[in-house]
Amino acid sequence: MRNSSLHQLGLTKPMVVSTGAVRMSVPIVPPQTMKQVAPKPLTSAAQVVTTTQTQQRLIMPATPLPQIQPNFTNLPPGTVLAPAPGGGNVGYAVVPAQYVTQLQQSPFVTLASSSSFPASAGIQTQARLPLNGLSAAETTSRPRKPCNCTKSQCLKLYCDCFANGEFCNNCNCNNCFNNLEHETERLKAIKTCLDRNPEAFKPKIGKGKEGEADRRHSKGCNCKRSGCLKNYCECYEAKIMCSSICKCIGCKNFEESPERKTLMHLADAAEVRVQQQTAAKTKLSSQISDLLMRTTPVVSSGGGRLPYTFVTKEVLEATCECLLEQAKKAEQTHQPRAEAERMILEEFGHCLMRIISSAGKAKADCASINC
DNA sequence: GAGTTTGAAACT
DNA sequence: CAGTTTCAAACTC
Repeated sequence: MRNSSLHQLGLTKPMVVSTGAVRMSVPIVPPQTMKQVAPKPLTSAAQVVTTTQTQQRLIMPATPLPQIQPNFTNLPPGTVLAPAPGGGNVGYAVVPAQYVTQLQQSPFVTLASSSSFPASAGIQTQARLPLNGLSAAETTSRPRKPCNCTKSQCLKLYCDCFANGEFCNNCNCNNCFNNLEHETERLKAIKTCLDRNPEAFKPKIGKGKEGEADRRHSKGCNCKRSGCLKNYCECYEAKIMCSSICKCIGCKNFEESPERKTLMHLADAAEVRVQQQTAAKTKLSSQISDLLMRTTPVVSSGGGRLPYTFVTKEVLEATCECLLEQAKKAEQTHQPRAEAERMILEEFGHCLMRIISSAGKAKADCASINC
């Protein structure tokens, strides 16, 4: 649609930063956040390689390092030494591979032009923005539930984040030390755990040699009261059956268990219901989109309904841009999410009113000249 | 949402 | 290494 037509509808295309099909804004990271999510990059000789598992791992340069490196053994696979926060060549942070990936997938970035981090370092230089309220990490890899630790400072294996070799991020924990700001304490805690159990950070569920059938808990469970049919049981939670190494009492989590089969059937039925609901929503959404995208007039004359010709692709685009502009405004003024949603919905209402009003006028004009 | 149950982790 | 305590998640009401 021409701009004049847009003005006729009262829809002025706002200025929206656009990069191809995806519009994005880039949050500026406050210094304290920067400190946590973006460690000083490795030297220029450092490389970032992408493995077949889509995980990026940092490979330290082969050149001699100026510092004495800590000598920890039995660190999780893929552990690397990254420069410690605080600047300068003062030490290293031991970063299991999972932490490295998490650092790289942080939803916040700094603009390369304003950052002291060279883009070649491969860390925190790509814009990763929240999608539908989820961070990039949450949308591109397995979602992890936020922890709620209150007493462990997230530095014991009670904390799922720590146990999984991840920093706490968007968690509900109190007095959390599982971040780069408390690198010293975290390092000490990792060492303590590894002293106690050298395999503390290795996955508990071993990958079987011949597919899922051989997956089993590395230590086995010790359940006594749950029958191994509740999520208290680590085997059941991992959707695997208990094995001979388990020390559970009254186990019902085995192949032929009728209780287990009943639970499986119930779970399957629930899953089917969810899928059906999702399909119904998708279908409805598709029908709405189809309706809005129709370009042929429904009524040519005399009808009571408004012509769909006003809801053209261009009008839709302009409407979307108005909504995006409102979202941007809300973000820039640091509005809470609820207020942002209200602003966007209000703008949507205004857009609809303008479209309806213009369509009504056009219809009246059309009738007056018998078109 | 508060209280209870559970079993892994931590401690003795 | 066994028994006890602590802890956070799962679960129930």
